[in-house]
Amino acid sequence: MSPRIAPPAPSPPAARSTYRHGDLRRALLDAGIELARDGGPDAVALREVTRRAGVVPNAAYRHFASRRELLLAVRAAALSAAAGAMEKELAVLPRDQPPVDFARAQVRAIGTAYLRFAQAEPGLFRTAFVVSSEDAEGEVGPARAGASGKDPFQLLGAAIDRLVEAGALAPSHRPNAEYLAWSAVHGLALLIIEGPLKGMDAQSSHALGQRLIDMVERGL
Amino acid sequence: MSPRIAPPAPSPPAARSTYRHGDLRRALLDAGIELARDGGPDAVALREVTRRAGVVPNAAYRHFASRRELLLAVRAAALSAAAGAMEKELAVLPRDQPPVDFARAQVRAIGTAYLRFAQAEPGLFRTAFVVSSEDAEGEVGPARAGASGKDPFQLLGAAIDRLVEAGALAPSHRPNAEYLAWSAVHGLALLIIEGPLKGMDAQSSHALGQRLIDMVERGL
DNA sequence: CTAAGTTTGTGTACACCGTCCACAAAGAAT
DNA sequence: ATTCTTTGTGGACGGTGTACACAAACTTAG
Repeated sequence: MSPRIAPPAPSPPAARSTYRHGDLRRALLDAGIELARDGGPDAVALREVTRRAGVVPNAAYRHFASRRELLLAVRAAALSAAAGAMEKELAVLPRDQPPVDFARAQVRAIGTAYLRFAQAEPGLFRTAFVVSSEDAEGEVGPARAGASGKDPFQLLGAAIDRLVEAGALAPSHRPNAEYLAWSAVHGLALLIIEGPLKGMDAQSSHALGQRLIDMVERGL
Repeated sequence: MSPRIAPPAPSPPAARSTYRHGDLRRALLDAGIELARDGGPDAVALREVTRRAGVVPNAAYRHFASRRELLLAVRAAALSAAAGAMEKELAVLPRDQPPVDFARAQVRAIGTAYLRFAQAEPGLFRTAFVVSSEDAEGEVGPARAGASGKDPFQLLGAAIDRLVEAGALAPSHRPNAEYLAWSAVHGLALLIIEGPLKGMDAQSSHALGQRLIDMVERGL
């Protein structure tokens, strides 16, 4: 198998003195997040995370039933990071504006944060949102949420709800609207981080992103 | 490694009598396409295709420099299949309508075909369009095109050009418009085949697809 | 405070994968 | 008929995930 990214991790993790590790699950998870950060989901190798934690491969099975479960945990962390980025972008929005404008600005902020996150952390982004294969899903717990307790998709849903409340979107158009919005923004994110738009500079991609969000706003 | 899909291929491929195979490259490619069809890009394993061709693993290296090259060839075939599906959908369009309507119908047909192809052949779809990792690209030759000589992305671009010619899209909105349209349709395709909309029945997903295309048409 | 029990890390082993190397069989060219 | 080139074979190496038996350390009962 050709190694995806990770060079063999030249840092011997300071062989621990105790037989027990202390918090191995956390250490494995952190290593997994690190691998996902620069290499995406495929780079999260069970053996590599144990190596980085200074432990024998099978030790991982005391904390994760399989590689898949480890990956789901890493994914939850990545989702949480994405949710945090969105919440941060929402928090800086000026609140002294008409409700319609405010609601629209919130939706825009979420889309913008999504695209920014994809570019700033492509590995985590892909881990969070490119479910890729198998059903994934897994636990719906708060592990994948941000400070508000909502995961990225719920944040988008709530923002679109506010769009309806503010009168900026007809209630008849509400059902499944979040899927339409998500489709557009997610597709562009992929185009930019691993598609034909890969090399695009941040400024152009931001402009294109705003155009895309315009399209969604007009067309929803 | 947990096998992705393929059970060990219970068909011994009728051990050939001749030392030479005849057309091994074709046989490997066909096996690769088959694997991609039910299992996506990750299921295209070099050893498995050689097994199916009744040949030793290393034989593949006489025809493909690496697994990656084999996968790119499979991908080209998948792109070609997608292009064919689009051309087929374009061919049945009624031509006795105003140019504006006709141009719009062409864009809609391409989007619809894209979504249909994703649902009908999710494995090939993912192989063709989920570049996933590494730069891919590879050769731009006619291997990935349909009968018209255009690959899926070129078909979309041409359709949007006709939109401008017919006056249905302001020339100032033309640049990069295909990326916006592609983003939306591609995002929805992913949502349907491997995202939260996975179980959705064909009727609902078609309706949602048409709504998405409405959105693009209005918002472009 | 010792003895039993449970948790957690270790060692060994297997099947899969991609890829490199040396070699042999068959066809093509001289 | 001899040489050259193409194409398939055999064996090996390092990578992966994972199953099983075992040992070390912490936890709890008596």
